[in-house]
Amino acid sequence: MAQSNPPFMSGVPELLLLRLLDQREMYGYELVRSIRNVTDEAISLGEGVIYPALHALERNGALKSRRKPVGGRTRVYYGLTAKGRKRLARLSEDWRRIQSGIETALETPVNASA
Amino acid sequence: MAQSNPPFMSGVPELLLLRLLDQREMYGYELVRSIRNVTDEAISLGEGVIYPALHALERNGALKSRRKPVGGRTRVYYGLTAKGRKRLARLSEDWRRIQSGIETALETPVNASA
DNA sequence: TGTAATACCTATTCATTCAAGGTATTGTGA
DNA sequence: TCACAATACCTTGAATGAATAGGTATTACA
Repeated sequence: MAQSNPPFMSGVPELLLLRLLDQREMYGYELVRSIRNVTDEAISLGEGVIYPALHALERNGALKSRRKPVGGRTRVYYGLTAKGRKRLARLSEDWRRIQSGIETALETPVNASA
Repeated sequence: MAQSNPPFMSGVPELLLLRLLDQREMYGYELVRSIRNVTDEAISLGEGVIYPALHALERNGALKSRRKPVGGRTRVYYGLTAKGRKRLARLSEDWRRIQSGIETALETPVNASA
């Protein structure tokens, strides 16, 4: 069963990819492992999520890729474009808005009457 | 255009509804306004999101409803069931996990080398 | 020699958010 | 009293995009 639209995950792969690639060039397989690390194991995204996401981001101009042979194997490295940086800024802002909205809601005192 | 899967919104309507209804019974139209308030205007959900979400939650046993005539008009009030409370606990936990994962990722120092 | 790890990829599923509509009643103010 | 806003419920249709489950090929290693 393809558990789609899993709670709270929409937009997350894109945000994390852009964020990581804003720091340095990386390749897909590396990003998969990296996401587990930088989120302290809280978020784990499979290759079936990462590769399509990378392709979509490149297609719409947020990323540029270059193939780089490393030890007989070929890696595809991705880096941010100016558009990608803008997109990252926008997404970060969106995230913070939602995040603080939910935090406010969850922190509302539970029934002072009880 | 049905701007679907907007960044970071998956699961959010469900979480907010359960959270609000955990405090007191409310009806749909009231919840729409309430969500804007408790999220400090950060999140606004239309009736086209709220009503289907309420129906789905009731269908799967997280909510129970009762019709209550108020001034000639009929309101449908919703309240949490035990299952709904369990669901809320689970969703809150999920949220906190994702939230802290992303926070960790976003806070990672930007390229100490630069 | 065979299995794990690396490294890339695609097809399909499907849940759900959203915009845009619709109905009917009550309140209001001109 | 006429019209319009607000209240209160609802459904349809479209689009998205994350996840699962596959697949290929190479290198490392035991």
